[in-house]
Amino acid sequence: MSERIEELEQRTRFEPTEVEPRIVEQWLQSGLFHPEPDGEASENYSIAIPPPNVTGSLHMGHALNGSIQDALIRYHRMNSPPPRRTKWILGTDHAGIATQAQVEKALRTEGTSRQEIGREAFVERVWEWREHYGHTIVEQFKRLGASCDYSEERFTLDDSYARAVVEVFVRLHEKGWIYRDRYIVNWDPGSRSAISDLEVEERRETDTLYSIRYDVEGGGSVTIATVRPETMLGDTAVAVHPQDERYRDLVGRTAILPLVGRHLPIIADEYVKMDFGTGQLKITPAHDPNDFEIGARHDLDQVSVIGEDGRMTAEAGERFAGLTVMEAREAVVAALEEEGRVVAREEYEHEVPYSHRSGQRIEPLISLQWFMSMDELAPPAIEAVRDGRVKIVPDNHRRVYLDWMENIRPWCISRQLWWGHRLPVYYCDTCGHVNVARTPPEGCAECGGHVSQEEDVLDTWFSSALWPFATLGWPDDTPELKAFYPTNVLSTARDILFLWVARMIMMGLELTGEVPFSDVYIHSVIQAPDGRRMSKSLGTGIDPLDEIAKHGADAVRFGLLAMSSSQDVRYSAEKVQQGQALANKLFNAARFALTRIHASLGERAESIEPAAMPRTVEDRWILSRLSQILADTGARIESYDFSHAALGLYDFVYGELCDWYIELVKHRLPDLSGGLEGAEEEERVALAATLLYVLRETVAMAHPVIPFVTEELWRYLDGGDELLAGAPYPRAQEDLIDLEGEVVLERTIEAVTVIRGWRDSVGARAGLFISARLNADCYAATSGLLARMARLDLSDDGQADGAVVASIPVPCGTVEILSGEGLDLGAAERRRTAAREKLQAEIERVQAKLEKPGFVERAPATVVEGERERLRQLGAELEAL
RNA sequence: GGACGCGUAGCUCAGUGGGAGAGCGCUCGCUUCACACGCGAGAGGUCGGUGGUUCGAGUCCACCCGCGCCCACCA
Repeated sequence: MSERIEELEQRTRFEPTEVEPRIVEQWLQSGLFHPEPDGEASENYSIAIPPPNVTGSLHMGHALNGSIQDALIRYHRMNSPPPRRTKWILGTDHAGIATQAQVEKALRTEGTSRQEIGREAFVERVWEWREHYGHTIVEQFKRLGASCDYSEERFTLDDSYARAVVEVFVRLHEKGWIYRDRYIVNWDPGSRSAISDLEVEERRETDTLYSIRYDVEGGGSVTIATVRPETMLGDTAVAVHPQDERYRDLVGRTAILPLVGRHLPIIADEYVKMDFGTGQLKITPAHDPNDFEIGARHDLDQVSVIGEDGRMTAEAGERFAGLTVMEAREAVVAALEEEGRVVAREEYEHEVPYSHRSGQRIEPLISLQWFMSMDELAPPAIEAVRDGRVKIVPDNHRRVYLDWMENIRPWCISRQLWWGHRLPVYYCDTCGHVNVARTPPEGCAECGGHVSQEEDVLDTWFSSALWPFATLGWPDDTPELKAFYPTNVLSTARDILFLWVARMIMMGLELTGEVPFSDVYIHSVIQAPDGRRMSKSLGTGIDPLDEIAKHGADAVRFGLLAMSSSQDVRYSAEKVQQGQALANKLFNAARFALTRIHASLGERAESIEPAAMPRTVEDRWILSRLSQILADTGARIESYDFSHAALGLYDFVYGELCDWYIELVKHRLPDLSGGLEGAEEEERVALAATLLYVLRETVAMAHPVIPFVTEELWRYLDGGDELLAGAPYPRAQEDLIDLEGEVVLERTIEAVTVIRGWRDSVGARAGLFISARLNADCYAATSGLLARMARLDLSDDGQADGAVVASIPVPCGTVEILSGEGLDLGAAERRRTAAREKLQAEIERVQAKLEKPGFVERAPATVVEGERERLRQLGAELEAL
C-alpha cells in the first residue's frame, strides 16, 4: 500500500483545524481566484461583495452571505470553461459614521477629542486605524473559505474610487440633480449630522400629550395638543381644516403665542384632521416635517428654537436658551402651568424617531444641506425591475422595492462628518459662487477669488451606490469593466434593499447605461436561537469564528446554508453539527473506500481510473441516484435554493451512499488474501472504479458547499495536481439513470429494514438464531443482497430449516422468519399482533375512502386504481401475517 | 393605517391537492474489522381555530386567534 494511503488510513476523523489553513494557502497560491480580465461580462461570472465596514469583524450575517456567494462563485467557476473567469469582487467600505464613531471613542479614552486635535489630524488617525484594523475582516473571509479575488482588494476611499465619486457628483450636479437647499432634515444630535430618512428608526413610546390654550386676538382662544411643548416656542401659525365649520370664523384672525407673545396667523390647511384632538394644530415649521410643508405652502416664518447641539437656541428666548430639549420641556410646561394654560394632559403612545446610527432621538430641524433628486433617477430603476432586467429573489420583495421607489423622496447626501468623501464643492470667499469641479480650482470661476472646499462629506451610501462599477475602474473603460460588469448577482439581506440595492440600480443605469446585476438575492436574517435579534449589545451574538474553530468552516457553511430560507430563521447549532457530521462522514467514506481498494487490489489499485462500470443492481442504483442528485444540486444552487442543495447532499451521502451503497459493496472488496483469479480481479477493479467514480463526483458536487473537506479528498480521488476549486463541475449522466435498478434496490432496502427490525425486537444477537426465507421472486430480485445486509442465513423458497415464526410482506414478495434456539417468541407474537392491528386500521381507512360517494366516479382513474392496488396489497400483507 | 410573511413532532424547520417528513433531543440495543462527529430499532403530530371549495385539504379560499418584520407626516 502506498505511503499516501497508509497515512490517510491513520486519520480516523476529519480535522478542520489542521486541514483548513493548508488548503487556504494552496488556493491563494494557485491564482484560481484571480481571473484575467478577458472576454465579455456575458460570458464571465461575477459577484461584487457587499463591502463590509472596514473596521468590522465577521458576524453571522457576513458568514451566511459569504457562504451563499461562495457557493455561487465556486459552482459557477467550476461550471465555466477554462480558464474559468469567475470573479468575486472584494473590498471594504469606509463606513463614515460607524468608523468615525469608533475612532472618536478611542480618542475619548485617551482624554482627547476630534475637535481638539482638528480635522487633519483626526482623518490621519482614522487612516492609521484603518491600516491597523482594516484587514481583519478580509482575513476572516479567508477562514470561511471565501474564494474572493484577494489580489484586488478595493476600498471606497481609495484614490481611484474617489475619482469615481467626484465624477458622479460633478455629472449629476451638471444635470441639476444634485443641489443645495435649506430643508428640514433628520438631525442626529449623537453624530451631530443630518442623516437620511432610511437611517431613522421609529420607536413606540409613551409621552404626555399636553393641551394648551392660546388666546386669540379680539377674544376667544384655541386649544392645541402637543407631546413636544418646547417646540411651541418656534410656532409661527395655528391651523384648522378649511372645511371645519366649528372654526370657520377663526381663520384669518391671530392667536397670541403664550410665553413669547408672537402673533400667529390662524390659517386653513387640509393637512389638519378635523376628527383628531381639537382640530386645531400648532404649526412649527422649523421643527416638524409636516409643519415645514405647511409653512412652505403658507409662506410662514421659520423660527429655529433647537440647535444642532440639541439645546435651545437664543431664539427660544432668554429663559430657555441653553437648556436641553428635555429641560426645556419641563420649563415650558411649568411656565404654562403658571399662566393656567395647560388645560389637559394625558398619556399618549406614539412613534418617536431615533437615529439608527447613534441611538439618539432625532431632532427635525432646518439645515442647509446637499440633496440628490430622485425624479429622473428612479423611473429607469423602476422599469428595470418591472421588465425583469433585474430579478429580485424571492419575488415578494419586488413589490416592496417598487412601492418604495414609486414614493421615493430626495436624498440628503451631505453629512457633517470628517471621515468620508468631501464634496467636490468650492465656495468663493469673495463672491460666494458655488464651484463644483473634478479637481480643486485655482480660484473662483466667476471672480477668480479664493475658494474653500465644502466641509461636509458625502453619505457613505453615495459611494457604496457605485460599488459594482467603481471597483472595476469606472469611469475609465477598463478591461475589468468590460469583462465583469454588469455583475451577475447581488446577494444581501433585506435591510439594505433601499439603502443600497435600489441606489446601485439607479446609479448603475444612469452612469453605465446598464443594470449593475441581473439578480438580487435577498437572504435570511439569522436570529439568535431564542428568536431575538443577534446583537453584541444584547449578548445574543454568536461569533462565526468561534463556530468555525469549534466545528470547522465546512460545518458552519453547511449549517448556515441549510438553515437559510426565504424568511428569517433562528440560528441552529444542530444544522452546523449536521454539517460537521457530513464532512466527517464523507471523509471517512472516502478513506474507507481508498484503503479498502488498496487492501483488496494491492499494486493494481494505483492504476485504477474512476469510471462508471456497473456490475450489479446496487451499482446501477447508486449511479442512477448520483446522476439525479447531481442534476438536483446544480438546479438548486442556480435557483438560490441553498437549503435544499445542502440538505440534499446530506441525504445522498448519508442515506444512500454510506448507509447502503458502501455497506452493500463491502464484501465485494475483501482483503487481498489467497490468489486472485483473473475474472475475480476484474470484478473488483470494476467495482473499485465505480466506487471511486461515485466518490469523486460526490466530492466535486459538494465542493461549493463544503469546500475544505472536498478539496482535501480531491487529491486522493483525482490523482492529478489540479485543485478541485479549478476542476469542472460534474454533470448528470442521463444514461446512468436507471429507474428499474432503483425500484429493486428500494425493495431490498425495505426488506432488510424489516428483518433488522425483527431481529432487534426479539433481542437476538447479530447473525444468531434467526434466519429468513424469501420467496423466489424476492430472492432473485435482490440477488442475495438481503442475506448479507440482514446477516441472515437466507435461502429461497423451501430451502431453509426451522419453524416459521413470521411471514413479513415486503414489496418484492414475502420474507419468512425462521426460528432458531433462543428466540423470544413472546416478543415476536406481540409484534405480530401490533402489526396486524395497524394493517387492519389502514385497510379500513382505504376501504372507507373507496366507498365514499363520488370518489370512484370523480377521482382520476390512476388514483382510484392506486388505492385499489394498495387495498389488495394490504390485504395480502394481513393474510401473510 | 398599509404591505409582506409565519403558526406542522419536545426544539429548529422541510413539505409539489391524493399514503404526515428531516436534523437535533428522548427511549431501547450495539466496543459489527470507514466513521461513537458512528450503527440499528422505537416512542412522539386533532398540521393555530372555525367555516367553505373539492370525490379528496397540512396544501386552495374566507374569517378569527397568536407572532414577526417592513413601509407610513395624525399633532
